[in-house]
Amino acid sequence: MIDAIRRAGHKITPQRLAIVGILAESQGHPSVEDIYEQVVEKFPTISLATVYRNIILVKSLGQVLELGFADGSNRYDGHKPYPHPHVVCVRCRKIIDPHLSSLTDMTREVSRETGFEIITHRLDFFGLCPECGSEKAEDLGEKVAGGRH
Amino acid sequence: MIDAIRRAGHKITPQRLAIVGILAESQGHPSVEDIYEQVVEKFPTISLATVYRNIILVKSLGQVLELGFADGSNRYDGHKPYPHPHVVCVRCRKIIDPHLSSLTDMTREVSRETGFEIITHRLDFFGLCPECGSEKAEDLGEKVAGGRH
DNA sequence: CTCCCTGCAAACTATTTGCACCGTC
DNA sequence: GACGGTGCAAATAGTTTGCAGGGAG
Repeated sequence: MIDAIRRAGHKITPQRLAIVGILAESQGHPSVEDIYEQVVEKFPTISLATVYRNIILVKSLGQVLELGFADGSNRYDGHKPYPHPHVVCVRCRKIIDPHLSSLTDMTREVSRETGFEIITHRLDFFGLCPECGSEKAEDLGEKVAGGRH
Repeated sequence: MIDAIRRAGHKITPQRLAIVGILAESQGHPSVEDIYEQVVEKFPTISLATVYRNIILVKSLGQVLELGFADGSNRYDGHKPYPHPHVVCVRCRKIIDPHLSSLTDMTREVSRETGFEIITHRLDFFGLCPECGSEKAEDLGEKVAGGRH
């Protein structure tokens, strides 16, 4: 990832290094805030703008997958920066990657039926993870799958 | 849809009637702006706030499906207000509903593997529709599948 | 030594909210 | 007539941008 940045002619600053490091290594699909909070530990004066700018950079290099959700929250995956399904806990916001077959078949089916040239896709499942599922549930329904902001 | 609103104890105003009418009848997955522009024709003094408030209302009654996208845009479907796949043209933003089987199988598979209790899902394909695909393509890649704003 | 990058603050955009008046029931 | 709904304007939240100084190459 660092190489990709260097190859694209961008400088390697300590802040940038820290930010892309978190993106590249984390398994947990961090949010902008998550990243910011971790980086502030090392660089107390860093600004959110710098985090945003660097995310935009690696995103433009195809080194990270951005997952925008209906409620406006964004999560990032630098570990598998290509489209793949996600399973999201609507209670604790945990995100994991399920192993799924038959998605390419589905893409072909869609392409045949609609005449679209499919470029990418997005598949998310929303529900309760085992930990949250055993607790009592209330405010779940609403803002789950759909409209951002 | 009007009945659902009345049953929930809300009044039927002319503005409300116009807004939900557009949501219920349109096949085209309109945006807030689309709805506003149509309603302004009849009610020149209507405000965006009223459109938002009424969308929130019908959404809370489960009468409309909200599709939030990575770039922050929202689209609404009052025709099929339950989760279903969409195919989105990244050029002209047209949205259509493909007919797809095997999604329920997939949900079961995810549930079994992850231990999640799946509540809902979201499946979108992004690409070029037949009309846009025949033109030349440039600024497509970036903000396609992912992070809303 | 030259730019790119950073930090700060202000700008932006989409949505939400407070408030006074209005219209449905 | 009461109370929910509307229109307006201001508030909000998340992200982006302009600018001046600082550091990587």
